[in-house]
Amino acid sequence: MAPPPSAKQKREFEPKTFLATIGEGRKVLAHSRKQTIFTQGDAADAVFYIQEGKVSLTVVSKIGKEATLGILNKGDFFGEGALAGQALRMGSATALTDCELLRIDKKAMMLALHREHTFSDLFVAYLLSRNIRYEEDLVDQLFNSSEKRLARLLLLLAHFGKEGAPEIVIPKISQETLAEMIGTTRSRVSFFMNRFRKLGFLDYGESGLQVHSSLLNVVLHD
Amino acid sequence: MAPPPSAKQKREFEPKTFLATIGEGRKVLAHSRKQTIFTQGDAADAVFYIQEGKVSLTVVSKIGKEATLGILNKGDFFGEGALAGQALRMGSATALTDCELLRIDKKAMMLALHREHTFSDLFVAYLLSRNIRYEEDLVDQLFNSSEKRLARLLLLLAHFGKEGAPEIVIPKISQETLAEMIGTTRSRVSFFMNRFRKLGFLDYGESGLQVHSSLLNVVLHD
DNA sequence: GAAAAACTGTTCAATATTGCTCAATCAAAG
DNA sequence: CTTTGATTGAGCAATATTGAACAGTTTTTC
Repeated sequence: MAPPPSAKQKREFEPKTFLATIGEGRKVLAHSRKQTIFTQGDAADAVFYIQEGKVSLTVVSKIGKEATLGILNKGDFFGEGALAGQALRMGSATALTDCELLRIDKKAMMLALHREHTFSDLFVAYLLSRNIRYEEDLVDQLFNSSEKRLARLLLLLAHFGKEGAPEIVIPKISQETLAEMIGTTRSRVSFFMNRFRKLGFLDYGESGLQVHSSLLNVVLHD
Repeated sequence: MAPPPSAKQKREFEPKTFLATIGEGRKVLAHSRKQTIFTQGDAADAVFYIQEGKVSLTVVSKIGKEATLGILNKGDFFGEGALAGQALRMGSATALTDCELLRIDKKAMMLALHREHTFSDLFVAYLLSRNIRYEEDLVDQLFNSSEKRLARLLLLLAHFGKEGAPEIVIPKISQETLAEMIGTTRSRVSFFMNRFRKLGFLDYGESGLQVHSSLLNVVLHD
């Protein structure tokens, strides 16, 4: 699932500052919806930064099952495995919307991290928030039933907590993808979604999925 | 589950170098087995570094279920959430063996990270490896059945891949804990363990659990 | 070394989940 | 506007998992 860095951290990731920080070795890329950025197994020699748009990270297992690890937004990095010495991409990255990415060569990134304090601080903050997010996801998996996981995911996708009013969930997201993100089957997702709908936690408005705050009860209860 | 940084990274985390890097604000602590280092809900104002011993990180859910997020070893950090602005501990840390920890005040850590290149590089490397580990754990949860997750966990605990010969798994680890780490019930663990044993993937030697490389088949096979 | 506490192997019935299949919609592309 | 492919709601049988119990062991603790 996508780690949305806290509002505070996000504000500090000013693309301008960021761009200034990196010297050469960077390149701005435009990707259109559905385009693949890298594929599991590719050589990993760069890190990416999302200036605009959404990107999804997926992995496919030996038996062909697919899992979605997260949906990343503006201000997120991805592909950092490369920095840790992973020679190959462990998953695939796909543009979920048209987007504008910054591609930073591994070498340039390492240099920048070593040289520029502020940039390094920024990156450490990002890694920490990412860590927290993964930890939460793991806890979610260890504790909760697939029904609760779905509820939590929907709330996260709806950027819950930002505004008071019910928000629109990402306009297009298939039940299949939702299932991949929480580690269950599509039929289960369909089943729960309808249950949520009948209970009034959810609406299938034409503009997309509307998540009501009452869905929180599913996550919080017990 | 515990992220064992790659051998390479671990070598670079020389406690000596490390200690020199941090100025004031650090303290060496001795904890004896079973002692609790911090508890879920405590104020989070420091980061810890394990100089010697093993530490387990756990979380308890609202309904009292317990999950074990990982078992950390010499050279690992924990409690880094504090650096990302978490005011409270999201989980508890307990000494699994007698251990020697370094407690670093949040402020001192931030300063050191900002000032000392090499230390910052080290920490970034650590965070990256930790990230990779969490990602793998998440993938494991999303893809695999509890049986495979158990097999993987046992192999990880046995430090598989380091030596050729079958290794001894951590001498004392209860099925209860194993269950908490993979998100299933103790009876399930007991059931699988015996199955593994009958199939010859495992031995209950007196010195502890012996994991055979053949256990890999469980993880790898389809 | 006795008593208490923790751990294990096994049950078993009640649920939950998977893996299909099929028909009905919906959406995009000609 | 019609065809094609993707998506969804349902249902169902085969498994898998939970949760709780119990007796037998081992380990701690005093």
